[in-house]
Amino acid sequence: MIEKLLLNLRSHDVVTVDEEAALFEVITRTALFQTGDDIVAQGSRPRHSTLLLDGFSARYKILEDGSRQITALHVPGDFVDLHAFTLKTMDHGIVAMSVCKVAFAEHSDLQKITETQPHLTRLLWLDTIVDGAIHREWIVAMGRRSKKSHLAHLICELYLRLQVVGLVEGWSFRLPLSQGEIADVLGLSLVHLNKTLQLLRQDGVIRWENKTVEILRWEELAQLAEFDATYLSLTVEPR
Amino acid sequence: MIEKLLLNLRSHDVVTVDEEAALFEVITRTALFQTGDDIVAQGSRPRHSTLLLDGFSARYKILEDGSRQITALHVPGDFVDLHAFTLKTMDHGIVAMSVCKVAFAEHSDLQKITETQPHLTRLLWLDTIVDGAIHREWIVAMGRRSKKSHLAHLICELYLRLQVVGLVEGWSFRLPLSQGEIADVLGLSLVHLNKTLQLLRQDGVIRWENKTVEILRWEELAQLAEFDATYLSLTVEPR
DNA sequence: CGGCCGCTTGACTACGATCAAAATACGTGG
DNA sequence: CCACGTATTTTGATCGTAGTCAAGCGGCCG
Repeated sequence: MIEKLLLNLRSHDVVTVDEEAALFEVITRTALFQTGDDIVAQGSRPRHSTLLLDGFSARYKILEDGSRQITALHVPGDFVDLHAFTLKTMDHGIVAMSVCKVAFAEHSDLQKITETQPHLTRLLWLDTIVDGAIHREWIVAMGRRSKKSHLAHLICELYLRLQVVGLVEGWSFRLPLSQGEIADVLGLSLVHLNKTLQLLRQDGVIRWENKTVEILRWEELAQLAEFDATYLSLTVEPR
Repeated sequence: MIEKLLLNLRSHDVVTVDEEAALFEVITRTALFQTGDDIVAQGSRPRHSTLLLDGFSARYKILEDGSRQITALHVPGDFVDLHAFTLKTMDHGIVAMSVCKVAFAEHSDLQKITETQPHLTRLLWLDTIVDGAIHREWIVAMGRRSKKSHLAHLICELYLRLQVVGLVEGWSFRLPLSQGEIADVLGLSLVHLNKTLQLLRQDGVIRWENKTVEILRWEELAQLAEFDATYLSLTVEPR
Protein backbone atom coordinates (compact mmCIF):
# COMPACT_ATOMS: atom_id res chain seq x y z
CA MET A 1 0.00 0.00 0.00
CA ILE A 2 2.82 2.41 0.78
CA GLU A 3 4.95 1.31 -2.17
CA LYS A 4 4.84 4.72 -3.80
CA LEU A 5 5.86 6.46 -0.57
CA LEU A 6 8.79 4.07 -0.39
CA LEU A 7 9.73 4.76 -4.00
CA ASN A 8 9.58 8.44 -3.12
CA LEU A 9 11.78 8.12 -0.01
CA ARG A 10 14.18 5.73 -1.73
CA SER A 11 14.83 8.28 -4.46
CA HIS A 12 16.72 10.20 -1.75
CA ASP A 13 18.30 7.58 0.52
CA VAL A 14 18.28 3.95 1.60
CA VAL A 15 15.25 2.88 3.67
CA THR A 16 15.83 -0.24 5.78
CA VAL A 17 13.21 -2.94 6.18
CA ASP A 18 12.96 -1.91 9.85
CA GLU A 19 12.08 1.60 8.83
CA GLU A 20 9.69 0.28 6.23
CA ALA A 21 7.93 -1.68 8.97
CA ALA A 22 7.85 1.35 11.26
CA LEU A 23 6.28 3.40 8.50
CA PHE A 24 3.75 0.73 7.72
CA GLU A 25 2.72 0.65 11.36
CA VAL A 26 1.77 4.31 11.51
CA ILE A 27 -0.56 3.97 8.55
CA THR A 28 -4.06 3.42 9.81
CA ARG A 29 -7.22 3.51 7.74
CA THR A 30 -7.54 4.63 4.13
CA ALA A 31 -10.17 6.84 2.55
CA LEU A 32 -11.47 7.86 -0.84
CA PHE A 33 -12.15 11.43 -1.93
CA GLN A 34 -14.07 12.51 -4.99
CA THR A 35 -12.82 15.13 -7.43
CA GLY A 36 -13.26 18.57 -5.90
CA ASP A 37 -13.58 17.33 -2.31
CA ASP A 38 -11.49 19.02 0.35
CA ILE A 39 -9.06 16.48 1.76
CA VAL A 40 -7.96 18.94 4.44
CA ALA A 41 -9.75 22.21 5.13
CA GLN A 42 -8.00 25.53 5.61
CA GLY A 43 -7.87 26.49 9.29
CA SER A 44 -8.50 22.94 10.51
CA ARG A 45 -6.33 21.27 13.12
CA PRO A 46 -5.96 17.69 11.90
CA ARG A 47 -4.76 15.03 14.33
CA HIS A 48 -3.35 12.98 11.51
CA SER A 49 -1.32 13.51 8.36
CA THR A 50 -2.43 12.33 4.95
CA LEU A 51 -0.48 10.16 2.54
CA LEU A 52 -1.61 10.28 -1.08
CA LEU A 53 -1.80 6.72 -2.43
CA ASP A 54 -3.49 7.39 -5.72
CA GLY A 55 -4.68 10.43 -7.65
CA PHE A 56 -3.69 14.10 -7.75
CA SER A 57 -4.30 16.72 -5.09
CA ALA A 58 -3.42 20.38 -4.69
CA ARG A 59 -2.78 22.85 -1.90
CA TYR A 60 -4.55 26.08 -2.50
CA LYS A 61 -5.66 29.36 -1.08
CA ILE A 62 -8.76 31.35 -2.07
CA LEU A 63 -8.64 35.14 -1.95
CA GLU A 64 -11.48 37.50 -1.09
CA ASP A 65 -12.21 38.22 -4.75
CA GLY A 66 -12.75 34.50 -5.29
CA SER A 67 -9.58 33.85 -7.23
CA ARG A 68 -7.59 30.76 -6.36
CA GLN A 69 -3.87 30.14 -6.26
CA ILE A 70 -2.57 26.59 -6.16
CA THR A 71 0.68 26.49 -4.19
CA ALA A 72 1.56 22.83 -4.65
CA LEU A 73 0.58 19.79 -6.67
CA HIS A 74 0.81 16.37 -5.12
CA VAL A 75 1.37 13.05 -6.81
CA PRO A 76 0.95 9.53 -5.41
CA GLY A 77 3.56 8.78 -2.76
CA ASP A 78 3.51 12.34 -1.39
CA PHE A 79 2.80 12.99 2.25
CA VAL A 80 0.45 15.84 1.41
CA ASP A 81 0.14 17.44 4.84
CA LEU A 82 3.06 16.09 6.80
CA HIS A 83 3.80 19.71 7.67
CA ALA A 84 0.58 19.82 9.72
CA PHE A 85 2.34 17.47 12.11
CA THR A 86 4.41 20.37 13.50
CA LEU A 87 2.32 23.24 12.14
CA LYS A 88 -0.84 22.12 13.98
CA THR A 89 -3.13 24.61 12.22
CA MET A 90 -3.54 24.34 8.44
CA ASP A 91 -2.81 27.69 6.81
CA HIS A 92 -4.32 26.49 3.52
CA GLY A 93 -6.61 23.80 2.14
CA ILE A 94 -5.91 20.64 0.17
CA VAL A 95 -8.31 19.58 -2.54
CA ALA A 96 -8.64 16.40 -4.58
CA MET A 97 -7.98 17.15 -8.27
CA SER A 98 -9.13 13.65 -9.20
CA VAL A 99 -10.51 10.70 -7.30
CA CYS A 100 -7.93 10.32 -4.54
CA LYS A 101 -7.13 7.32 -2.42
CA VAL A 102 -5.33 8.35 0.76
CA ALA A 103 -4.07 6.80 4.00
CA PHE A 104 -3.79 8.46 7.39
CA ALA A 105 -0.99 8.57 9.95
CA GLU A 106 -1.84 9.78 13.45
CA HIS A 107 0.37 12.61 14.69
CA SER A 108 0.88 10.76 17.96
CA ASP A 109 2.36 7.85 16.00
CA LEU A 110 4.52 10.16 13.92
CA GLN A 111 5.77 11.65 17.17
CA LYS A 112 6.88 8.18 18.25
CA ILE A 113 8.87 7.88 15.06
CA THR A 114 10.73 11.08 15.95
CA GLU A 115 11.52 9.49 19.32
CA THR A 116 12.72 6.12 18.09
CA GLN A 117 13.75 6.44 14.44
CA PRO A 118 16.11 9.37 13.94
CA HIS A 119 17.11 8.43 10.41
CA LEU A 120 13.54 7.87 9.29
CA THR A 121 12.65 11.17 10.93
CA ARG A 122 15.28 12.89 8.84
CA LEU A 123 13.86 11.28 5.70
CA LEU A 124 10.38 12.53 6.50
CA TRP A 125 11.85 15.91 7.34
CA LEU A 126 13.60 15.82 3.96
CA ASP A 127 10.26 15.17 2.30
CA THR A 128 8.98 18.49 3.66
CA ILE A 129 12.27 20.17 2.74
CA VAL A 130 11.98 19.06 -0.89
CA ASP A 131 8.49 20.48 -0.78
CA GLY A 132 10.03 23.81 0.17
CA ALA A 133 12.60 23.50 -2.61
CA ILE A 134 9.76 23.03 -5.09
CA HIS A 135 8.04 26.10 -3.67
CA ARG A 136 11.21 28.11 -4.29
CA GLU A 137 11.43 26.95 -7.89
CA TRP A 138 7.82 28.00 -8.37
CA ILE A 139 8.59 31.43 -6.90
CA VAL A 140 11.47 31.83 -9.33
CA ALA A 141 9.27 30.73 -12.21
CA MET A 142 6.45 33.09 -11.24
CA GLY A 143 8.71 36.04 -10.67
CA ARG A 144 11.26 35.90 -13.43
CA ARG A 145 10.44 33.36 -16.12
CA SER A 146 8.26 33.95 -19.14
CA LYS A 147 4.91 32.18 -18.95
CA LYS A 148 5.98 29.79 -21.66
CA SER A 149 9.13 28.92 -19.74
CA HIS A 150 7.13 28.56 -16.52
CA LEU A 151 4.75 26.09 -18.10
CA ALA A 152 7.65 24.15 -19.61
CA HIS A 153 9.26 24.03 -16.18
CA LEU A 154 6.12 22.63 -14.59
CA ILE A 155 5.95 19.88 -17.18
CA CYS A 156 9.60 18.92 -16.60
CA GLU A 157 9.05 18.82 -12.85
CA LEU A 158 5.91 16.72 -13.00
CA TYR A 159 7.54 14.30 -15.41
CA LEU A 160 10.43 13.61 -13.04
CA ARG A 161 8.26 13.40 -9.94
CA LEU A 162 5.89 10.98 -11.62
CA GLN A 163 8.77 8.95 -12.99
CA VAL A 164 10.03 8.35 -9.44
CA VAL A 165 6.78 6.65 -8.50
CA GLY A 166 6.44 4.75 -11.77
CA LEU A 167 3.64 6.82 -13.25
CA VAL A 168 5.15 7.69 -16.62
CA GLU A 169 5.00 5.58 -19.75
CA GLY A 170 7.85 6.45 -22.03
CA TRP A 171 7.61 10.21 -22.41
CA SER A 172 3.95 10.42 -21.45
CA PHE A 173 2.06 10.87 -18.21
CA ARG A 174 -1.54 11.39 -17.23
CA LEU A 175 -2.42 14.77 -15.75
CA PRO A 176 -6.14 14.99 -15.01
CA LEU A 177 -6.28 18.76 -14.58
CA SER A 178 -8.33 21.17 -16.65
CA GLN A 179 -6.65 24.21 -18.21
CA GLY A 180 -8.44 26.38 -15.67
CA GLU A 181 -6.76 24.42 -12.90
CA ILE A 182 -3.34 24.68 -14.52
CA ALA A 183 -3.96 28.42 -14.79
CA ASP A 184 -4.47 28.49 -11.00
CA VAL A 185 -1.11 26.78 -10.65
CA LEU A 186 0.78 29.27 -12.80
CA GLY A 187 -1.11 32.27 -11.51
CA LEU A 188 -2.51 33.42 -14.82
CA SER A 189 -5.85 33.60 -16.58
CA LEU A 190 -7.44 30.64 -18.29
CA VAL A 191 -7.37 32.38 -21.66
CA HIS A 192 -3.72 33.22 -21.46
CA LEU A 193 -2.79 29.77 -20.22
CA ASN A 194 -4.46 28.35 -23.30
CA LYS A 195 -2.49 30.66 -25.57
CA THR A 196 0.75 29.80 -23.79
CA LEU A 197 0.01 26.10 -24.19
CA GLN A 198 -0.49 26.65 -27.91
CA LEU A 199 3.02 28.09 -28.08
CA LEU A 200 4.55 24.92 -26.67
CA ARG A 201 2.46 22.78 -28.97
CA GLN A 202 3.42 24.86 -32.00
CA ASP A 203 7.08 24.47 -31.07
CA GLY A 204 6.49 20.76 -31.22
CA VAL A 205 8.07 20.10 -27.84
CA ILE A 206 4.98 18.58 -26.26
CA ARG A 207 1.63 17.05 -27.06
CA TRP A 208 -1.19 17.51 -24.52
CA GLU A 209 -4.48 15.80 -25.26
CA ASN A 210 -7.08 13.87 -23.29
CA LYS A 211 -5.48 14.77 -19.95
CA THR A 212 -2.26 13.18 -21.16
CA VAL A 213 1.00 15.05 -21.60
CA GLU A 214 3.61 13.72 -23.97
CA ILE A 215 7.08 15.21 -24.10
CA LEU A 216 8.29 15.14 -27.70
CA ARG A 217 11.67 16.80 -27.21
CA TRP A 218 12.96 16.75 -23.66
CA GLU A 219 16.16 18.64 -24.45
CA GLU A 220 14.37 21.58 -26.01
CA LEU A 221 11.74 21.64 -23.30
CA ALA A 222 14.33 21.63 -20.52
CA GLN A 223 16.31 24.30 -22.36
CA LEU A 224 13.23 26.48 -22.62
CA ALA A 225 12.54 26.02 -18.93
CA GLU A 226 16.17 26.36 -17.87
CA PHE A 227 15.36 23.22 -15.95
CA ASP A 228 17.90 21.94 -13.42
CA ALA A 229 16.65 18.96 -11.39
CA THR A 230 19.00 19.51 -8.43
CA TYR A 231 16.18 20.89 -6.29
CA LEU A 232 14.33 17.57 -6.40
CA SER A 233 17.23 15.84 -4.58
CA LEU A 234 16.98 12.73 -6.72
CA THR A 235 20.26 11.22 -5.53
CA VAL A 236 20.54 8.33 -3.12
CA GLU A 237 22.91 9.36 -0.34
CA PRO A 238 23.05 9.32 3.47
CA ARG A 239 20.76 12.04 4.80
CA MET B 1 24.60 34.67 21.34
CA ILE B 2 21.67 32.50 20.30
CA GLU B 3 19.07 34.64 22.07
CA LYS B 4 17.32 35.54 18.83
CA LEU B 5 17.12 31.90 17.74
CA LEU B 6 15.56 31.14 21.12
CA LEU B 7 13.06 33.99 20.74
CA ASN B 8 12.24 32.56 17.33
CA LEU B 9 11.73 28.99 18.59
CA ARG B 10 9.87 30.16 21.70
CA SER B 11 7.34 31.96 19.53
CA HIS B 12 6.14 28.46 18.61
CA ASP B 13 6.62 26.29 21.70
CA VAL B 14 8.38 25.97 25.06
CA VAL B 15 12.13 25.35 24.88
CA THR B 16 13.60 23.78 28.02
CA VAL B 17 16.95 24.84 29.49
CA ASP B 18 18.25 21.38 28.55
CA GLU B 19 17.33 21.98 24.96
CA GLU B 20 18.78 25.45 25.13
CA ALA B 21 22.05 23.93 26.31
CA ALA B 22 21.97 21.30 23.56
CA LEU B 23 21.47 24.01 20.98
CA PHE B 24 24.23 26.13 22.40
CA GLU B 25 26.60 23.17 22.17
CA VAL B 26 26.16 22.69 18.43
CA ILE B 27 27.07 26.30 17.72
CA THR B 28 30.72 26.49 16.86
CA ARG B 29 32.53 29.48 15.47
CA THR B 30 30.97 32.70 14.21
CA ALA B 31 31.79 34.67 11.09
CA LEU B 32 31.16 38.05 9.54
CA PHE B 33 30.03 38.62 5.96
CA GLN B 34 30.06 41.92 4.12
CA THR B 35 27.10 43.24 2.14
CA GLY B 36 26.86 41.35 -1.13
CA ASP B 37 29.00 38.41 -0.02
CA ASP B 38 27.71 34.93 -0.66
CA ILE B 39 27.10 33.23 2.68
CA VAL B 40 26.37 29.93 0.93
CA ALA B 41 27.01 29.33 -2.76
CA GLN B 42 24.54 27.67 -5.10
CA GLY B 43 25.55 24.08 -5.82
CA SER B 44 27.84 23.83 -2.78
CA ARG B 45 27.64 20.97 -0.29
CA PRO B 46 28.11 22.61 3.09
CA ARG B 47 28.99 20.43 6.08
CA HIS B 48 27.41 22.90 8.45
CA SER B 49 24.26 24.97 8.66
CA THR B 50 24.25 28.71 9.23
CA LEU B 51 22.42 30.63 11.90
CA LEU B 52 21.88 34.32 11.24
CA LEU B 53 22.76 36.29 14.39
CA ASP B 54 22.63 39.78 13.00
CA GLY B 55 21.79 41.42 9.69
CA PHE B 56 19.62 40.48 6.70
CA SER B 57 20.26 37.77 4.15
CA ALA B 58 18.38 36.42 1.15
CA ARG B 59 18.07 33.18 -0.76
CA TYR B 60 18.18 33.77 -4.47
CA LYS B 61 18.53 32.26 -7.88
CA ILE B 62 20.05 33.91 -10.95
CA LEU B 63 18.64 33.06 -14.39
CA GLU B 64 20.55 32.87 -17.65
CA ASP B 65 19.45 36.34 -18.71
CA GLY B 66 21.01 37.70 -15.55
CA SER B 67 17.78 38.47 -13.74
CA ARG B 68 17.54 37.53 -10.09
CA GLN B 69 14.67 36.24 -8.02
CA ILE B 70 14.88 36.33 -4.25
CA THR B 71 12.95 33.39 -2.80
CA ALA B 72 13.31 34.17 0.89
CA LEU B 73 14.42 36.93 3.23
CA HIS B 74 16.06 36.04 6.51
CA VAL B 75 16.09 38.01 9.72
CA PRO B 76 18.24 37.51 12.83
CA GLY B 77 17.35 34.30 14.64
CA ASP B 78 16.68 32.41 11.38
CA PHE B 79 18.54 29.20 10.62
CA VAL B 80 19.16 30.29 7.03
CA ASP B 81 20.23 26.97 5.56
CA LEU B 82 19.00 24.38 8.00
CA HIS B 83 17.43 22.65 5.02
CA ALA B 84 20.94 21.90 3.69
CA PHE B 85 21.23 19.50 6.62
CA THR B 86 19.01 16.99 4.82
CA LEU B 87 19.21 18.45 1.32
CA LYS B 88 23.01 18.08 1.13
CA THR B 89 23.37 20.05 -2.11
CA MET B 90 22.31 23.71 -2.15
CA ASP B 91 19.87 24.33 -4.97
CA HIS B 92 20.24 28.10 -4.57
CA GLY B 93 22.58 30.67 -3.07
CA ILE B 94 22.35 32.80 0.07
CA VAL B 95 23.66 36.34 -0.01
CA ALA B 96 24.26 38.91 2.73
CA MET B 97 21.96 41.91 2.18
CA SER B 98 23.80 43.82 4.91
CA VAL B 99 26.77 43.11 7.13
CA CYS B 100 25.83 39.73 8.58
CA LYS B 101 27.04 38.06 11.71
CA VAL B 102 26.45 34.32 11.57
CA ALA B 103 27.21 31.19 13.61
CA PHE B 104 27.74 27.67 12.29
CA ALA B 105 26.35 24.30 13.39
CA GLU B 106 28.04 21.18 12.03
CA HIS B 107 25.67 18.75 10.36
CA SER B 108 27.18 15.90 12.36
CA ASP B 109 26.20 17.71 15.57
CA LEU B 110 22.71 18.41 14.26
CA GLN B 111 22.42 14.73 13.47
CA LYS B 112 23.16 13.97 17.14
CA ILE B 113 20.29 16.25 18.10
CA THR B 114 17.95 14.19 15.93
CA GLU B 115 19.19 11.11 17.80
CA THR B 116 18.87 12.42 21.34
CA GLN B 117 16.43 15.34 21.36
CA PRO B 118 13.20 14.44 19.58
CA HIS B 119 11.28 17.49 20.74
CA LEU B 120 14.05 19.89 19.81
CA THR B 121 14.29 18.09 16.48
CA ARG B 122 10.61 18.77 15.87
CA LEU B 123 11.14 22.42 16.69
CA LEU B 124 13.97 22.70 14.18
CA TRP B 125 11.85 20.81 11.70
CA LEU B 126 9.05 23.30 12.37
CA ASP B 127 11.46 26.11 11.60
CA THR B 128 11.90 24.73 8.09
CA ILE B 129 8.16 24.09 7.82
CA VAL B 130 7.35 27.72 8.62
CA ASP B 131 9.85 28.59 5.94
CA GLY B 132 7.73 26.57 3.53
CA ALA B 133 4.55 28.27 4.74
CA ILE B 134 6.13 31.63 3.97
CA HIS B 135 7.06 30.38 0.51
CA ARG B 136 3.42 29.44 -0.08
CA GLU B 137 2.21 32.88 0.97
CA TRP B 138 4.70 34.40 -1.44
CA ILE B 139 3.43 32.17 -4.23
CA VAL B 140 -0.14 33.29 -3.54
CA ALA B 141 0.97 36.91 -3.49
CA MET B 142 2.91 36.59 -6.75
CA GLY B 143 0.18 34.72 -8.52
CA ARG B 144 -3.03 36.36 -7.46
CA ARG B 145 -2.50 39.59 -5.54
CA SER B 146 -2.07 43.03 -7.04
CA LYS B 147 1.47 44.35 -6.75
CA LYS B 148 0.32 46.89 -4.22
CA SER B 149 -1.27 44.18 -2.11
CA HIS B 150 1.83 42.01 -2.48
CA LEU B 151 4.10 44.76 -1.21
CA ALA B 152 1.74 45.47 1.68
CA HIS B 153 1.78 41.76 2.53
CA LEU B 154 5.57 41.68 2.61
CA ILE B 155 5.65 44.63 4.98
CA CYS B 156 3.14 42.98 7.33
CA GLU B 157 5.13 39.75 7.33
CA LEU B 158 8.47 41.40 7.99
CA TYR B 159 6.99 43.47 10.79
CA LEU B 160 5.74 40.40 12.64
CA ARG B 161 8.88 38.37 12.06
CA LEU B 162 11.08 41.20 13.28
CA GLN B 163 8.83 41.80 16.26
CA VAL B 164 9.38 38.21 17.41
CA VAL B 165 13.11 38.81 17.69
CA GLY B 166 12.76 42.27 19.19
CA LEU B 167 13.81 44.26 16.15
CA VAL B 168 10.88 46.65 15.85
CA GLU B 169 10.52 49.95 17.63
CA GLY B 170 6.88 50.87 17.92
CA TRP B 171 5.60 50.60 14.35
CA SER B 172 9.01 50.99 12.73
CA PHE B 173 11.73 48.61 11.65
CA ARG B 174 15.00 48.89 9.78
CA LEU B 175 15.12 47.22 6.37
CA PRO B 176 18.48 47.82 4.71
CA LEU B 177 17.44 46.79 1.20
CA SER B 178 17.50 48.98 -1.88
CA GLN B 179 14.39 49.25 -4.04
CA GLY B 180 16.11 47.15 -6.67
CA GLU B 181 16.51 44.38 -4.13
CA ILE B 182 12.87 44.61 -3.04
CA ALA B 183 11.96 44.39 -6.73
CA ASP B 184 13.87 41.09 -6.89
CA VAL B 185 11.78 39.88 -3.96
CA LEU B 186 8.44 40.74 -5.56
CA GLY B 187 9.49 39.66 -9.04
CA LEU B 188 8.95 43.00 -10.73
CA SER B 189 10.98 45.74 -12.30
CA LEU B 190 12.72 48.43 -10.28
CA VAL B 191 10.69 51.16 -11.96
CA HIS B 192 7.39 49.53 -11.22
CA LEU B 193 8.31 48.70 -7.66
CA ASN B 194 9.00 52.38 -7.14
CA LYS B 195 5.61 53.34 -8.53
CA THR B 196 3.89 50.72 -6.39
CA LEU B 197 5.68 52.01 -3.32
CA GLN B 198 4.43 55.51 -4.12
CA LEU B 199 0.87 54.16 -4.04
CA LEU B 200 1.27 52.89 -0.48
CA ARG B 201 2.88 56.15 0.58
CA GLN B 202 0.13 58.19 -1.02
CA ASP B 203 -2.46 56.12 0.81
CA GLY B 204 -0.71 57.16 3.98
CA VAL B 205 -0.46 53.60 5.31
CA ILE B 206 3.34 53.53 5.52
CA ARG B 207 6.39 55.74 5.55
CA TRP B 208 9.62 54.33 4.09
CA GLU B 209 12.71 56.48 4.33
CA ASN B 210 16.38 55.94 5.13
CA LYS B 211 16.03 52.17 5.03
CA THR B 212 13.39 52.42 7.73
CA VAL B 213 9.80 51.31 7.29
CA GLU B 214 7.12 52.81 9.50
CA ILE B 215 3.61 51.43 9.50
CA LEU B 216 1.17 54.32 9.95
CA ARG B 217 -2.09 52.35 9.78
CA TRP B 218 -1.75 48.65 10.46
CA GLU B 219 -5.42 47.90 9.98
CA GLU B 220 -5.59 49.41 6.53
CA LEU B 221 -2.30 47.86 5.50
CA ALA B 222 -3.38 44.39 6.64
CA GLN B 223 -6.73 44.87 4.91
CA LEU B 224 -5.02 45.82 1.68
CA ALA B 225 -2.78 42.76 1.93
CA GLU B 226 -5.56 40.43 3.10
CA PHE B 227 -3.00 39.55 5.71
CA ASP B 228 -3.67 36.56 7.98
CA ALA B 229 -0.76 35.69 10.27
CA THR B 230 -1.77 32.04 10.78
CA TYR B 231 0.98 30.85 8.45
CA LEU B 232 3.69 32.20 10.76
CA SER B 233 2.56 29.82 13.55
CA LEU B 234 3.03 32.44 16.24
CA THR B 235 1.27 30.48 18.97
CA VAL B 236 3.01 28.68 21.81
CA GLU B 237 1.76 25.10 21.88
CA PRO B 238 3.18 21.58 22.08
CA ARG B 239 4.68 20.66 18.72
C1' DC C 1 34.38 68.93 -6.25
C1' DG C 2 33.22 65.09 -8.99
C1' DG C 3 31.58 60.57 -9.65
C1' DC C 4 28.65 56.93 -8.45
C1' DC C 5 24.74 54.78 -6.75
C1' DG C 6 20.04 54.77 -5.73
C1' DC C 7 15.60 57.03 -6.32
C1' DT C 8 12.14 59.27 -9.21
C1' DT C 9 9.60 60.55 -13.28
C1' DG C 10 7.87 60.28 -18.06
C1' DA C 11 7.09 58.10 -22.64
C1' DC C 12 6.32 54.17 -25.13
C1' DT C 13 5.68 49.15 -25.65
C1' DA C 14 4.17 44.56 -24.77
C1' DC C 15 2.36 41.02 -22.04
C1' DG C 16 -1.42 39.27 -19.93
C1' DA C 17 -6.45 40.16 -18.08
C1' DT C 18 -11.06 40.60 -19.23
C1' DC C 19 -15.02 40.16 -22.03
C1' DA C 20 -17.52 37.71 -25.41
C1' DA C 21 -18.66 34.07 -28.32
C1' DA C 22 -17.97 29.91 -30.91
C1' DA C 23 -16.45 25.18 -31.16
C1' DT C 24 -15.57 20.85 -29.15
C1' DA C 25 -15.93 17.14 -25.84
C1' DC C 26 -18.54 14.75 -22.24
C1' DG C 27 -22.29 12.62 -19.62
C1' DT C 28 -27.01 11.53 -19.07
C1' DG C 29 -31.44 10.20 -20.18
C1' DG C 30 -34.60 9.06 -23.70
C1' DC D 1 -27.48 5.30 -30.48
C1' DC D 2 -28.92 9.83 -30.52
C1' DA D 3 -30.33 14.35 -28.41
C1' DC D 4 -29.54 17.56 -25.20
C1' DG D 5 -27.32 20.21 -21.51
C1' DT D 6 -23.03 21.24 -19.41
C1' DA D 7 -18.17 21.84 -18.98
C1' DT D 8 -13.95 22.68 -21.31
C1' DT D 9 -11.21 24.44 -24.93
C1' DT D 10 -10.30 27.73 -28.42
C1' DT D 11 -10.38 32.18 -30.82
C1' DG D 12 -10.80 37.18 -31.31
C1' DA D 13 -11.03 42.00 -29.63
C1' DT D 14 -10.14 45.42 -26.33
C1' DC D 15 -8.12 47.26 -22.07
C1' DG D 16 -4.91 47.84 -18.36
C1' DT D 17 -0.82 46.55 -15.81
C1' DA D 18 3.85 46.22 -15.76
C1' DG D 19 8.36 46.19 -18.54
C1' DT D 20 11.78 48.81 -21.01
C1' DC D 21 14.20 52.84 -22.23
C1' DA D 22 15.76 57.23 -21.07
C1' DA D 23 16.70 61.17 -18.53
C1' DG D 24 17.07 63.91 -14.33
C1' DC D 25 17.72 64.34 -9.40
C1' DG D 26 19.86 63.77 -4.83
C1' DG D 27 22.94 62.20 -1.49
C1' DC D 28 27.25 60.13 -0.09
C1' DC D 29 32.11 59.10 -0.38
C1' DG D 30 36.63 59.60 -1.95
